[in-house]
Amino acid sequence: MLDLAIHHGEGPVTLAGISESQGISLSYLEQLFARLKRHGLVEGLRGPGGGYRLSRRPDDISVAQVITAIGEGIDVTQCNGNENCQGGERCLTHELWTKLGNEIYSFLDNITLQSFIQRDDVNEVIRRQQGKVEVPALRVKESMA
Amino acid sequence: MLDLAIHHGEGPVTLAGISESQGISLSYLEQLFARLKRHGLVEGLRGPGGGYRLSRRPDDISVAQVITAIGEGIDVTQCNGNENCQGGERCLTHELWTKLGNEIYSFLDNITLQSFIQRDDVNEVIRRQQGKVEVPALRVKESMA
DNA sequence: ACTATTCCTGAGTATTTCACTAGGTTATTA
DNA sequence: TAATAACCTAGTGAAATACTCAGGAATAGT
Repeated sequence: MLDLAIHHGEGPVTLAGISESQGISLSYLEQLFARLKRHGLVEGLRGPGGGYRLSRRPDDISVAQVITAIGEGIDVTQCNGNENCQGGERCLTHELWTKLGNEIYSFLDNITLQSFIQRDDVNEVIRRQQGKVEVPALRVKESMA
Repeated sequence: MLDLAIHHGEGPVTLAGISESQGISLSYLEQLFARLKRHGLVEGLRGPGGGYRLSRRPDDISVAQVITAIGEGIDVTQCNGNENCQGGERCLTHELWTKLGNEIYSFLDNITLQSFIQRDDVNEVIRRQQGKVEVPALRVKESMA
């Protein structure tokens, strides 16, 4: 997603390119981007010259939204929020985990792709790797693709 | 741990009792409490009338400490904080996950067992459980029955 | 001393999730 | 038509989680 954010406005980015530069298998990328597309974060363009691009501007997509799309939701509770943790009823700590989940979401929701690639430590790596490789090789945690 | 906090100052609580009231298997509880003991959060008393009790006061034990003891540390990074996430170097998102981990710890560290059992929603569940399950405060001996 | 209770320990198991592989099909462009 | 690239479905290996099982060791009451 950071890769797409960097090339935002320059035309679609192919999964094959991301796969090669980042060492993530094409098939796995396809599965991840299928979820991202399902959640409306990216759109795919088929055929030669195609690829993926962000559906919205990089400053309108938060890390929380990416995580949510890929993980199909952030949930810290055992019962997936169904409150049937303990014999059909709420367990003692249900409210705690729910609040923690909200805290985590708020934290990650305040970080957009745009703000992320503008961070000093991130930008430094991007520039360094653009100097080495023709197609910028971003090395990102897989789940953030 | 909440069970122990509730009965703090009333003598040790048996794992068998917790097992029954919380629906957690005895063997599993024994493993969990072994870790809690290893981290100095509880102490065990063997023999009849024994059980576990908190090593410190309930307002001096945070949820973060319990989680840390049981999970052997909170870590959100792939590399367990070793910064070798990607080919021996820190991955781009390393700092993000580290900060998130700190956020989570801070949140959970501000909740003590004492403050937890005083919450309204928790108290409600406690009362409901005590209504359902008989709490073996003092068991009638067979010779007296 | 005997016995019931309770903690303590190690080894094994079932289930789930994660990251990934394999092998296709469909749409678009040159 | 042929190449390209998204799209789709199923399966796999490793690892973590949440247990079970089978004992052993300390302690209190009889």
